[in-house]
Amino acid sequence: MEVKLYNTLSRSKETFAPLVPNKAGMYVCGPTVYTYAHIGNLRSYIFADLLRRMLEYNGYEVTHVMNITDVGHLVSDADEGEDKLVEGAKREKKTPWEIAEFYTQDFMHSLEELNILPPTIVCKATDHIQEMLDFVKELYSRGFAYRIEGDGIYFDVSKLADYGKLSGQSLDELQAGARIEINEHKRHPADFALWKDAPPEHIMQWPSPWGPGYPGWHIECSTMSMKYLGKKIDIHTGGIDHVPIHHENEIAQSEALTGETWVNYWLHGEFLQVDGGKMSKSLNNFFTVSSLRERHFDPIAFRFMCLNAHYRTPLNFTWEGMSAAHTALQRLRQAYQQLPTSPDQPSPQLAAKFHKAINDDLNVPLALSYAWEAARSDEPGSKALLDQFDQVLGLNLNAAPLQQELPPELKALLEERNQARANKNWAQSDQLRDQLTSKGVTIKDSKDGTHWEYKPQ
RNA sequence: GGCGGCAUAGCCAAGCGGUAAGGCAGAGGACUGCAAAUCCUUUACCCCCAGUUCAAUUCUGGGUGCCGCCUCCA
Repeated sequence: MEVKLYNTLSRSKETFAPLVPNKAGMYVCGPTVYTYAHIGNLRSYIFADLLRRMLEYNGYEVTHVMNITDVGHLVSDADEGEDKLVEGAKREKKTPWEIAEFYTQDFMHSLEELNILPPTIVCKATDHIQEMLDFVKELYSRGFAYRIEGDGIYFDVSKLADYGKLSGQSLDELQAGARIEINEHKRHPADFALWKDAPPEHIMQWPSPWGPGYPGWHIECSTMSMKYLGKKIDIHTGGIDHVPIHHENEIAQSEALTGETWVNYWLHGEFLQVDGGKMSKSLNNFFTVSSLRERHFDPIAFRFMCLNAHYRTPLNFTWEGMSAAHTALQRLRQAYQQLPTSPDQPSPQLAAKFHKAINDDLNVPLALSYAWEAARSDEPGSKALLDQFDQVLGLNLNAAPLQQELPPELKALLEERNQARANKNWAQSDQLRDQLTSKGVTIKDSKDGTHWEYKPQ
């Protein structure tokens, strides 16, 4: 079945045609590891994970490459200012290397908690300095870049006729809309740094033909993508915010180097909003996987929430919505787990609908509705069908529900209530149940005894 | 100022020319000592105005509102 993907480059859905039959290479723009990854960042990686799983569901052998940016992100505009890693290091009184390592681990752990499959290759910018330098030297020697003394090597965007093709902005428009010029030495405001000179006190620096320095932000993606996936790649993903600057610049330098189209399909995920606006530390709405855990949510419930919306529409995060997702996930899992295991073949009709939905530019919300249909179906092969669906959804449908220990005092209350019930003292038993409910314990009496669910407030 | 996105039931959200998937919440019923859980049933004329069409939530034009990017950001 054909796979359709919305390509930012053409602003339309296109049928996916891989460079090599049955194989797909995808490069996922990874995080800059100077602070904790928040759930907005994570939405993007859930999207990339769904893409990868969908391709594998279609039988493609996927090479999934993700970078870790552990150097080179600059703080202020015009490629001036301090490296974010350096800034983080100063803040926490650690070396940039320690900062990067710490947050990389945290990030990888978050991916795991969200059931995001580990990329085939995870590559760090600092491990590819030589390759980046080679890349820059090549562009420089061929006249696509120029040096600003005492500053660095800049890419000359005017050397490319189609700069701006991804975001739909021409150089003229960029020029017209440019804010006050900071760096007067640049030939065009859109010119960007490939390599920066490092002042002596700069901790992360490497020798280069132009003296000690460090790489610009965009160069790592082009370099590592070409190293691991070749000069042309199938798919490149990232957040919608990367379209205008980062990806535009990646295209510029890459296509300048190879002289041909670099990426066939550009896919971008929309933002996660919080209470209708942007997530930021100052608004105190900066949430991480740990924040979810603190509120006793299964991180997969956040994944569920993301699956419920298409990756190209903004999704509004609220705790109310999180709660709804949590409830829905528990119910779906329970329904799945209560289905009988059967040797029968799954319903081909439903399987086909599901397949069609995910292949249609990842219409996962629709696919999810078919999962509900299967979960509530009497068809004999429904459980097997859901197993199949879960390869893409990644909701761990067979996960055991979180059984938490009941604190001793609540356990005692529960015992007391069971006594009261045995004595048919309904008034007392109901009163005890109210107490337990108010403490977050949900009581379920059944023929084979009393069950409970505990969710601390 | 430039570029882009979004507007569908109380909430989240698919669909995108032929009269609206799914989830959460709510209502009714079954079950229960009563509940909870579960199961069944049930809840929308799709921001406004104009146009195209036999037919528009779905296309075109114009509004209004919200969000994002143009400085690092998923």
